[in-house]
Amino acid sequence: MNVRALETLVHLLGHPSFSAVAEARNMTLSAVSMQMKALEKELNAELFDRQSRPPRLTPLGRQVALQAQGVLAERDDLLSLCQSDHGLTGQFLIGFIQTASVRILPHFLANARRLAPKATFQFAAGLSETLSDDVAEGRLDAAVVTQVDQEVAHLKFQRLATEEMVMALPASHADDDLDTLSAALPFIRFRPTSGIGRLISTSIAKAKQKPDSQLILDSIEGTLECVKLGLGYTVLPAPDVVRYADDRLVTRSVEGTYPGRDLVLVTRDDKTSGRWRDEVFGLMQLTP
Amino acid sequence: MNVRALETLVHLLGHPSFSAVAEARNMTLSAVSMQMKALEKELNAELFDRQSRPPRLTPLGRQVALQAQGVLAERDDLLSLCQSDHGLTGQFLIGFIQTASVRILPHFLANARRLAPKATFQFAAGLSETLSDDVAEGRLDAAVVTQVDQEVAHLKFQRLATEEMVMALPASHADDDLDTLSAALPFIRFRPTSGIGRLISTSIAKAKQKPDSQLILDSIEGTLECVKLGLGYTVLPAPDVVRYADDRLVTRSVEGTYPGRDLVLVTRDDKTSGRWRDEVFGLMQLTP
DNA sequence: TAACAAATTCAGTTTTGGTGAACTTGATGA
DNA sequence: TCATCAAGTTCACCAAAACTGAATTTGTTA
Repeated sequence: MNVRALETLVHLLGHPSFSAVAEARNMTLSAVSMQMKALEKELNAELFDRQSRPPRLTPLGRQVALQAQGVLAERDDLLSLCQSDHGLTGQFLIGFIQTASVRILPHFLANARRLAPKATFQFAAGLSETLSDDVAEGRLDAAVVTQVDQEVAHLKFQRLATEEMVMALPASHADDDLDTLSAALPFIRFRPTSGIGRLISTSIAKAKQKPDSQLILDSIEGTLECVKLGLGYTVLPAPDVVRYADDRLVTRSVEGTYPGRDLVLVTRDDKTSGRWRDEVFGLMQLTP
Repeated sequence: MNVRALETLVHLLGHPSFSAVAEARNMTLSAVSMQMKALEKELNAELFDRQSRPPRLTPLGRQVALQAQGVLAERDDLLSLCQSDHGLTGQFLIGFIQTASVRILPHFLANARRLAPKATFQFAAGLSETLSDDVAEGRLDAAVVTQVDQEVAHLKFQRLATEEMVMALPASHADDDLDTLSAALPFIRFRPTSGIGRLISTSIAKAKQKPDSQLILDSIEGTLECVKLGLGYTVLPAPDVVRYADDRLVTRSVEGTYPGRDLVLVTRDDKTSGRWRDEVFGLMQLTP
């Protein structure tokens, strides 16, 4: 299907004769005639009544011309996608870990609607490692994760926000010092296969604490529920603790002992990502 | 803009590599590569990240591919227009005289919706002569008019319906015979430039009546309003009289004196019209 | 019916799109 | 890190398509 022939056909809706269209389009009359003939043959349809001179569009030809306008309109939309005049353009596949999908995604959507109206987005949820892998292997363009390692080949990390870590313990043990607490209750660890879990376990190693007993759970809400029931204590990012907090639970600062948790934007470190990385990073800011 | 290149691009949304697409589309790998390269050049856009192997769609490339699907969908719609499987296809420009737009057009629309869903229509209103000219000169495909002349070059007439003519006179003159009536009141003629008007005037000539005085009006409703006010009497198609009748007006049969008025479908008498004429004629029937 | 304007046909030329071989380049694994 | 491999790119070349201009045909108009 030749788009130039469709353009010619559409012109015939507005011009009275093949020759008029030929002039308007800077072609010879014979080229117009041949284009239309080829189109009729390809479609196996009579688009013109050739018993009259100039040839007249048949009702079918008219409808085909109308539909051709639709094709050309879509084509023009396609072309205008590539006129990089209004900021970010493209379909971006972006992953968010749970926390980020609450803290960052809403802002991102609002910013994008305003500042990147021609871009579209598709979001994925997952754990930090999975999402980083997805970015590294091209299944995602970018992801917001917790810092995985200081350097990963061909990936670039940009810090978006830091979440303070905080200890959550049962209200009944609010006055215990750390030794008493760890003697009385097990430490509940968030599942170490996720980014946040691994961070905590290395921190504990650094602090040289050896809790006598440990529980390992794989959900933040579940972990805090155990704390509320007096089954143990834990350390989690402050926003997560606050979200699920009630009066059966108290918090205690662990500043100095535990580093904050960084939310970072991961992208591939290649030339093409460079074209949009900073713009996407900007849209992730709470106040861009 | 090459449609085949767009098809290739769309295939790349579902296949992992150029070579996979090449195989799926029965082309060589180098052809795929060159198509994509040409497309990037034409759009002046980076659709692929060529630093990775296989080349990966960029976010922009992905969006362009999505938009390309839109182009192809419109293209497919165009192709399907020409698969003449579901009856009448095309955009038809059809004229109706006033009476016909009331008596025939509603049925036509209902029939067309049911029997010719792929056809579209655009309607024009006018007088019989104008509409016939429009058909003859290709501005309309067909028209429903009153019989203009028995034969007009290159036009074909098909009778759709006959409207009986009837005399309308003021109720106050209900018992007058024709001589008394014509002595007492002027004959009111519908404007002779329209088909119906001319028909009446020739009939009068044939009947060798010479009304002493005449009024000439150009609207049916206006003509009947004058009759209702006792200003004269007239002869009009029965359906029109019935539509505007009230108790100030009585009717009298003129069968034998005036021939009925035929509503006919006018089309050009050429080969292409022949393809759809009978179908359109069928849709005009009250019970097709 | 002649004359004209416009569409079609046709031979020749340019442009485009494609192939296959040779070459280059990321990715993979020892 | 290096060798190997699979996959993409480039290039020379060929075939098909699209266009031009001249010759021809054909409705339309005077």
